[in-house]
Amino acid sequence: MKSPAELTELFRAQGLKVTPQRQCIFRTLHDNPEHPTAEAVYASVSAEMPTISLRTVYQTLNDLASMGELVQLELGTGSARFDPNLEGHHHLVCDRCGKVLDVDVDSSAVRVPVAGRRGFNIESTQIVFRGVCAECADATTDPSHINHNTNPSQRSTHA
Amino acid sequence: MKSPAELTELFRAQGLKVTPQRQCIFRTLHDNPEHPTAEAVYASVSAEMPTISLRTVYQTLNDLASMGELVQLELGTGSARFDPNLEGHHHLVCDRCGKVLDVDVDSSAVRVPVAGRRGFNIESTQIVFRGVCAECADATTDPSHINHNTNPSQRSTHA
DNA sequence: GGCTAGATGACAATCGTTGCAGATTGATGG
DNA sequence: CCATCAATCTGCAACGATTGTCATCTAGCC
Repeated sequence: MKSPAELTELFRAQGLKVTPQRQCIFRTLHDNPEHPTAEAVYASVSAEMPTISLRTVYQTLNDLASMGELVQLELGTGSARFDPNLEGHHHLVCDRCGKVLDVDVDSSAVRVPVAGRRGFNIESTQIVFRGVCAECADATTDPSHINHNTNPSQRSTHA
Repeated sequence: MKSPAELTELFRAQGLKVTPQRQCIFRTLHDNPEHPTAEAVYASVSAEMPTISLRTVYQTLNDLASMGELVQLELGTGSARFDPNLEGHHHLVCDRCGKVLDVDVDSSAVRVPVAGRRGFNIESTQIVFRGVCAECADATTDPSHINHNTNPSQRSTHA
């Protein structure tokens, strides 16, 4: 993801204003590029700006996403995650704790034969590997660490 | 997916009861194995059993999913979809109308090198191809058909 | 036919997210 | 530096999807 300074320029170039709230969000995303949820970003930013509203965080994240500076991921973990990593990559998702890790995989290996596309114009390919992360596997007998991770509320949904 | 008769046996074997409502849902799923949402199943079933509640549909779909007779998909299209197709396959998702199509792709081609797994135990691999379906592409100048498809409410989320 | 665990249906509640409205403020030109 | 105005902020209400609750009902078994 671009630096806070670059994002500032980009926003101005689009006629969008750069408020302290937004700068704080830019910095937060730049410092922990870990697939945060909107709620997680809100928590980080709140530490610095206690009066910021969750609404503003959503607004800014959506702005960034629609400018393509962020990718919104819906991984069936209950809430959307925002990925500042724009390089082609894919994800490992823990079905127990909801943790998401980036993984490099050559997705060019998967191709849909034209016959199978039925007119579809494919624009992107996303691969999700699901399973159990190391911590959750270790904790099979001691599940105390669960929910200390990135995402507590976890549906058993597969996306 | 298994036949209604087989599902009936399975449910009984698990100590679950087979009510007319459930049989109706079994039949519905068997007849239109098209990634329906819970709402869509509810609509179909309601035609035959006007008094059934949406709660019952969710309950039964969840039961089926946890028995592995159905796969719950979260594709960022607003609501969960239930896939009766248990064969290894992947999906094409239209970013405009939310339509979901099955596609055969050999996912064995994508492998995460052990070094990249960081202890993750990968249990399944899901590939989502996003783009624009034939109908939506045709309708670029005449978007009137949009929302006549499987999923009207569509977030621009990518999963 | 009667029993009982399990299911149903009506309704409220939850969660993540967005719409709204009025007060506030960044960016621009003087 | 100041005025102007559109864009933004916050707090709250509303929304859609899904699940909890609970009193009533019923499938499966004797």
